[in-house]
Amino acid sequence: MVAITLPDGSVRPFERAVSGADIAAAIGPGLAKAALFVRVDGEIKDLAHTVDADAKIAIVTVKDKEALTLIRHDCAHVMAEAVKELFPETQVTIGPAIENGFYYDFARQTPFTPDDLPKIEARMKEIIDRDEPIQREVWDRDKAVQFFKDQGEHYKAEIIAQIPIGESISLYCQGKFVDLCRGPHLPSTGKLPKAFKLMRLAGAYWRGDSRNEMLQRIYGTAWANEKDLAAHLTLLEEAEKRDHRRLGREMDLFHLQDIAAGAVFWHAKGWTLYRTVQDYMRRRLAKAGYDEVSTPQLLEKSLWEASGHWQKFRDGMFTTELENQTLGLKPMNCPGHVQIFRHGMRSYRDLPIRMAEFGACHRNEPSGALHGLMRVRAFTQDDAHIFCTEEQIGPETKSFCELLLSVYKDFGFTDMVVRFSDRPKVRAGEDATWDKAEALLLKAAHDAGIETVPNVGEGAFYGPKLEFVLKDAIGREWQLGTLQLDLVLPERLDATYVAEDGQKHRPAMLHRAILGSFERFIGILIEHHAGRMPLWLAPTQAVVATITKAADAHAQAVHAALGDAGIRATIDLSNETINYKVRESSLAKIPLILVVGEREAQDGTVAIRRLGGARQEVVALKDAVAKLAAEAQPPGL
RNA sequence: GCCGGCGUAGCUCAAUGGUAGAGCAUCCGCUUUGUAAGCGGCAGGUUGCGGGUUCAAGUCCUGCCGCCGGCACCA
Repeated sequence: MVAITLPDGSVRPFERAVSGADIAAAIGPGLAKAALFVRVDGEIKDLAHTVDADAKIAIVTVKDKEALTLIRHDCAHVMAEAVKELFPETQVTIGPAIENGFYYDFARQTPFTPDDLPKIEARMKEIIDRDEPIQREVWDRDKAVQFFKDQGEHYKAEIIAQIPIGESISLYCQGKFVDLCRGPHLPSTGKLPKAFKLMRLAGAYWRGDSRNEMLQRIYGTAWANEKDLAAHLTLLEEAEKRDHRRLGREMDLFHLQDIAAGAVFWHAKGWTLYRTVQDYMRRRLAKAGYDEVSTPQLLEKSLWEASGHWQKFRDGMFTTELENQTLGLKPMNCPGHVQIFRHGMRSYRDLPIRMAEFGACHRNEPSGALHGLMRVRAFTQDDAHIFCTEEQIGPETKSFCELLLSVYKDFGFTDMVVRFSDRPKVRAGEDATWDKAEALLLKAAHDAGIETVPNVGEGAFYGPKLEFVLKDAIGREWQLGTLQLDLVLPERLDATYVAEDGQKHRPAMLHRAILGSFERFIGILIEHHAGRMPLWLAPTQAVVATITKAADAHAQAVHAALGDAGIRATIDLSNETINYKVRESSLAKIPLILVVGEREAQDGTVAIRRLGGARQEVVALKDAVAKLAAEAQPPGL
């Protein structure tokens, strides 16, 4: 006798042990058909799983959120089956569900080509139509290893060999395809929705290690139904339209060129945007008690050796030789800042010292890592280092967090996740120091009203980190700001201050950035706003467009008045229709179009048309300028 | 760096191994226009760079460079 408790609280008795499928069938034929998995006391199992004791049961259908991940996993298996049918010489390895879909890594001599994807997709649909039962079997370890070896599946055999002794080895069979897998899986391939699409091919290292051989990965996206799939594909198109590389070209902001891979050519408009962001940051930092400094680009190797960068990041540094010396182009600003701190005696009365620099740094990023503005070799950080006493770590962290939140808000970002990265395996410093540092940082973040998610073992070797991850308008995540507590570098570079006791002490150092790099931040800004910048950031804030030549003089007066009020405006007196001019400036994503025709010239007014809006507002020139100048003011001024 | 794909006019894209084209933009005319493309015309190219195969290479082979998608990396 087995008592099954259903989600509504009702209890159904069964004579003997039952499977999830039996339970679904007992409830009703509709559910029996829709059933994909069964949840037994919170744990999701195959529908065929036998329940032989009293339990809380829920039948999982495609409507359940958890089902989607499992469906994606099944989709990976069906893909693997299709690949094995089409290309029998291929070895299978692993194929998990991931965000929005799945992938499967294959090993084979000849790589797949993009033409293979539609073929594989078609075969997958055949496999679904065949409705092959998917059956779980538990095998003896040695038998399983031998089986996969006999099949020529050496990767699978290797995976089994590494499963801890005592854990059961489960295999899933569908058609002729047998795969090692923990499961759970659908009862049959026919249950898999056909709402999937194979997206791309990629290389991927076996076990994620670049010393290993490279496998062929196929990525796919999979959803509960066609509608969700279509929505996802639309979202991808949307993301493509927002791509900062595309918008950067269309809006004439910047370009990248072979002759300087990984470095940005900022055009006038892009540089205006850059300077607007930088000027804003400069004001915010000054207000928050930071002192701006500037340190050299090229510094002797001995400094990088002392700081530890030479040992750890030498490959990532650009160097040059000069009269028997090796100089390194700075990859970071901190060692330079410590030199300023060390220059002369520091008293505890001077602390905290908040030293800021818009430091231009160079890092020799691997060629494959470069990506538009997001990953470059030459960039400028909104970097600062706070030298302080241990007691000041808490308050300094708190005020930094507050500054950061306020800055993000001004740029239109409100959705944020903060990761707390604690001690890594390889680290410097005593455990007691780490205990203290981690506790201080965590408490200070919480005092600033910030919730953190743990990011275990991901801290810097010298101290724990807060990482600020923003979500943009279409839900993508970007890591921007960081705060790192460092008790190591002051030691290595011998920074000291004289404390109340007259003795020399080591300051603590907080490495911190809000935007990260200007290049990357501007890339994110462009994508977040889809190029339609808030008025204060728009490189060109307004265009004055005439309808006829008769309005030229008035248009020039309007343009001049806007310029005097500090508004970045251009004027379009060209021999084109107003339709054309509106279209052009709209495509250029200029926030304001001031239309001037004979009527406006006569009345001394302007017609204000906002980007994307259909309505216009006719206002006296003087009022328009005052109103727009106020609107265009950067925040916090 | 590794795997795969790609590189043709400013942009988007054509061109069986056989004379490199189109649309948009630029420029020049005409049109003087009322809220997302008025009309016409001129011009625009060492097909990323270097080798090779061939009577003939944008196309095939090869070496670089760069870009794209991943992987690895990201102080």
